[in-house]
Parts: sequence; structure tokens; C-alpha cells
Amino acid sequence: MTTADDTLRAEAGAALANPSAVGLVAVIVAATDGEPRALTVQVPGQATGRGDGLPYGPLVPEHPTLERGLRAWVERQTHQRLGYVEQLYTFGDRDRQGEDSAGLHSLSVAYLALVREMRPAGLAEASWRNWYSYLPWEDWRAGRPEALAEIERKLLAWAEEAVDPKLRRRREDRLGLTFGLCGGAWNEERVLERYELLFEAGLIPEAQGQPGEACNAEVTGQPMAFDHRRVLATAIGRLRGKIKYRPVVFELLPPTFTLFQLQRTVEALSGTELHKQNFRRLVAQQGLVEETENLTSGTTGRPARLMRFRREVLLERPAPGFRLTPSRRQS
Amino acid sequence: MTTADDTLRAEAGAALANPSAVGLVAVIVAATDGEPRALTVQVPGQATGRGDGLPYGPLVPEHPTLERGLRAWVERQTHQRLGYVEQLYTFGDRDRQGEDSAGLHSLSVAYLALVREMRPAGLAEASWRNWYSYLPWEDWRAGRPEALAEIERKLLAWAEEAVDPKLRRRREDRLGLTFGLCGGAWNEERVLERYELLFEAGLIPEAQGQPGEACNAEVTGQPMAFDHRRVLATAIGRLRGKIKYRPVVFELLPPTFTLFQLQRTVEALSGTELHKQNFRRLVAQQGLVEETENLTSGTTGRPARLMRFRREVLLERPAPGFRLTPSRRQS
DNA sequence: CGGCACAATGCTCAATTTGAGCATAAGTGA
DNA sequence: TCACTTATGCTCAAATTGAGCATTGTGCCG
Repeated sequence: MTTADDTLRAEAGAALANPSAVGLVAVIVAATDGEPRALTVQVPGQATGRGDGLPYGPLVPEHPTLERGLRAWVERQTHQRLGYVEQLYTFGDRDRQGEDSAGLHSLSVAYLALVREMRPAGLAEASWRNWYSYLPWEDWRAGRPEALAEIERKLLAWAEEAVDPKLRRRREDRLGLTFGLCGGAWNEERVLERYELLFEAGLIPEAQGQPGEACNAEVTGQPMAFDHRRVLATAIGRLRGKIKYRPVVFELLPPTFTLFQLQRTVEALSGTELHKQNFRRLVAQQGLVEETENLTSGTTGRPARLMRFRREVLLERPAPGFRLTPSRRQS
Repeated sequence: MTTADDTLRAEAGAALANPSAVGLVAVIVAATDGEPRALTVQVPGQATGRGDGLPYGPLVPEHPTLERGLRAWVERQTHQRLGYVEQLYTFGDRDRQGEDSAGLHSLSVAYLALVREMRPAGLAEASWRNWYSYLPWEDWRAGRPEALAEIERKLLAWAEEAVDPKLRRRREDRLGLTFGLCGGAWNEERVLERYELLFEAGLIPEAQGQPGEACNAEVTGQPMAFDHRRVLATAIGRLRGKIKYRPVVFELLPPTFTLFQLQRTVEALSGTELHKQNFRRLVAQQGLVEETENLTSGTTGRPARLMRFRREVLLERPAPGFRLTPSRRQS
């Protein structure tokens, strides 16, 4: 038997002998007019990779850090400057990575970026898209999305399909857990799990090798190049979780804003509606914002006070954020 | 100007032309006798990489997914089977990655694993270590750790050191935010931020190029090979956050356990003490556990009821976990 | 100009959820 | 039997939630 010592020595060599192709992908999010948007580019090309995609590029040795590399790529590809950036996840499944580059492993390190204003997207090939056009079942702001009716039907059929009763049981459990079927509750953070489930059930056309399965974009959403929809789903889930305990929403808002704009933005991200009065009470008592002396004007209804994010809270409070208080509309 | 189309085509080639060396690292956690432990191996060798380290190995093309690759490596290197595994973070700073492999970028994809029982660690070179021996300032279970007194002194000195008043101000803010100095509060989740701050302040010997700085292991903790202490810090921070909203602690406990064991485990991970009665009330009303018909025996004090984790809650409740209720001991 | 529709804000109230402790029960070892 | 230790039950006041009602400014429309 080899010792750990030998093993480790051998490994150091193996790392250099087995290099991988590493890509950087960005989910760049903005929220204007109360709609959540992601910056997309047009991916030219072959089978799996075509149509809408996320900005991406390879990691090259010139980049001192992954994040710097990402910023460089995005700014060059979309002419969009990035502010807040956080690492999302590293994807590396061989069978999900689109192109199979001759035995080379190819990884994608995905990042989430939040930008304040949305510029008209430098290049014609880059444009802002409402993220719910890719994942329509995630938008519960106007009540239960219609798409869910058909999705449910197909998912239940998929569960039935399993002959092994244990497998069927497991599928049903997952349906309950992720889609709130079979007595479960809808949890807005489980975006990725829902996408993966649909993928496995063959309802996502990106799942190559799957039978065509009349995939209606109205119902199962617009496809994306490569595995980018999965990356998008990861980003949304992460962001929905994060706004609850970190004041990241403000990265999406202009320097001054009304409480209602703030609420609309939170709702856009979380895909739910909130109780207005309680929302403002929460924000107020958390001391996240302070009043300016200005009011809005020219809008219908009573003018609202303009507020400003209190950057100091980043220092004061340990982990300020929002706890969401859904209104009854939920189910 | 090139079009996005051209740019993307060029990039696809660049990815293959600029491969990277990818490594997998694991933070394998267990908690026995109310102490949090990580599995470490002895790293032989040169300057930056020697001494205690985390199990690691290169990603090779045979691995179908990153996670599978990791499992394979760990089982081969430490003879420890893994249960719960989650991806932590991908590290890729060129100047922090120890060995500079001839222009190749080298990344480490880090994973967090939780294991139930701790086997005596297959190989002599692998052993379980209390994770607070590497980060002593993180253990507040017996009140404010002594090490903090000296750390504070040095950190304040470091802040003073800045000539530019703006820089000094920024450093002080960070001290408040991470270490709770200058009027801030201690947040047990900011493990990584604290480590990084110490690193920048030159109190961590792994920061090569830094002046020796009498780094007393009693105070600033035992060093690790490469950047592994940073990986460990990341893992602890993530786990401390996660136990609050997901029932992952049970991955560390035997099939049946007492409420007090459960509490001790949570305390070990979070590094704080909890209020006993309230803790049990919380656990009870969340329905996370159910009674068995057995009691403990042979221990001092009144025997406790043995409990069992209710796996069903994974399906029922949207996101069950613990909200920690610290006892007054905190400051 | 008076009335309407529509937001913004202020405030109330009951139902829960926390945070802290006191009191009792049930073993072990001397 | 006593002293000690840990497990459990229960209480109580303070703080936080969840739902709504009421009032106040504004632009718009006859």
C-alpha cells in the first residue's frame, strides 16, 4: 500500500498533467420598473449552444484573480461596468457542459453581479431580458402562475411513470418539496431544485438526448444556450435567499428611491407580493434607510418621500436584511 | 470594432488554448464529544506547503463530476466515506495559490463534507483536529477567548499604522465589522472576513513575504499548508450560517441522541453558548425531532430521553433549521 | 371647482414568538 | 440519606408579526 506521502506527491504531478478548460460566466442582474432582468448575449453556433446566453469567456493566465477576469470579460463583451460581484457556483459535470472538448474537463465558474442602472446594453447582441421569460413558473407576484397548471400535470405524469414504487414515492416527495405539490408548500428559494427537476423530467429542451417533448416556451420558458438557464436559476435562488439577510437590493436601486420602489424591487426578485404597511414598518425599524428632504412629483397618487440607503448599517448591524412578509395572495 | 459574434468565437478557442490546473479540496467535519473537528493530512514538502493540510487532489478527466472526483480522492486518501457534501467555493487567486505552475492558472474547488461518526482515520498521516486549534479566536463557548486580547492590540496597531486618514478609517471600520471592535458586535458567521483581515494585517504566517511577525500559535492559531486555513475558515463560516436554516447538524450526530448532545453540537459549530431551556423549546416546537422510548443510562445526573431526527421534516417544512438564542455570556 | 381614484402614511390590536428564570424530577456517588 | 448533577416543566413580561382601518395629499375628469 502506498503511504499518503507518496499519494500526495503523485497528485501534485497529476494536477499539471491533467489541465482543464475554465470558463467564466456572469449573471448580471438589474431591476428597472419593478421587473427583474438579466443581461444576455446572442450565442451563435451549433446544437446545444445557440440563442440567448449569458456573457462568458475563458479564464486566461493574464487574469490575477477569477473575479478580475470576469469583470474584464464582461466589460469587454457587453460594455457594462460591474459593481457588486459575488461568486455563485462552479459547474463541472462532464455531461452537462455542452461541448465535449476532447477529454479535457471544462468548468464554468459562475458569478452573480448586481448593477444599478441599466444602460442600453452596448452591443446590439447584448440585451436585457426579464428573467421570468426563462423561468415563468417562478413569478408568483400576480398569484399562482398559469404555467404551473400544465407543469404540474406533466410532473405528476412523470412521477406516475416510475414502475418501482420506491422510485415513484421519491419522485412524489421531490415534487412536494420543490413545487409544493402533494401537500408541500412553495418555497421561493428552491429555484434551482425546481429547474433540475423539470430537467430530469424531460420538460427542458436543453436536456439533449431527451425526446422533443412538446416544450412550449409559454409554459416551460424560453431556452438558453448551453447550461445557462441552470446558472440563471442558481443565481435567482441565491439572490432570493440573500436579500433576506443582507441589504443587497440597494445595489439595484438608484441613490434615492421611494419605499414602494424598494418594495417592488424586492418583490421582483423574490417573485412574491408583500404586505405594504408591514414592509415599510420593517424597513423603518431596521434603520436601513433614511429620509431625504425630497418628494416624488408628477406621479399619480400622493407623492412619496424619497429615501436613501444608510450605508452605515453595513457597519452597525451584524446582518441586516429583509424578512419577507407575504400577503395572503400566496396560494 | 469586433462584434460580439466574433468575440465569442475567439473565446471558445481561447478556453482550450489556456488550460488550468484544477484541484479539489475537502473540509471534512465531524463533531464528537462536543468538539468540532476537521480531518487533516500531513503535507510533505517545501516552503508554503507543509505541515497540516486538508485532503486534496487534482481533478482528472475520469471524474464525471466534480463532486464524484472529490469523493474518490478523499476515500482513497483518508479511507473516510463521505455522506453529506456541498460545494463551498472556488479559489483561484494567482498570488495565493502556493505553487506558481509556470503560467498555468491553478484553481481549487473546495467542498464541505459532514460525517457522522469519526473513524480512527485510516492512515497515520490523516488525523482529526479540533478546528479551533487553527482559529482559536473563533471559540466563544467559554466566554471571550483570551487570544483576542492580543489580537486586538495588534489589529488596532495595524489600523494606526495607516498614514492616510481615510485608509485608517476604513481599517477601523473593518475591525468593527469583523472583530466587533470600535463599538461593533461579534457576528459568528464572519469567520472568513476575520481570517482575511488577520492575513492582511500580517498576523498569519502563511502570508509569505510578510515579515515574520512573532506569530504565536497560541494566539493566531496553528498554520496550515498552502491556503488551507482560508478554506477552513470559509467552511466554518458557511456551516455556521447554514445550521440556522437547514437541519444539517443531524449529519454529524448518531441516529439517536439527547437534546443536550444536539445542543452541544450546535454550540461547537457556532462557537457560542445557548440558553438550554429555550433551545429545547425551539427544537420541540419546530418538530425537528421525535422521542424514542429509550433513555440514556450510566451518566451522571438525571437520564435524558433519546431522540431521533424526523427525516420527514425535510419534506414538510420549507426550511427548518435553528435560530440561535445566545445566552447572556456573549460579551 | 367638486368629486374621484390612487398612493402614501399613521395607527391599532390580537396572536405569536422571544428571552430569562424559577421550580421540580430523577439519576449517581459518598 | 444527603449532596450534586442534569433533565424537564412552566411562567411571565417584552418584542415581533400579521392584518386591517383610517386619513392625507395629488393628479385627473367632468
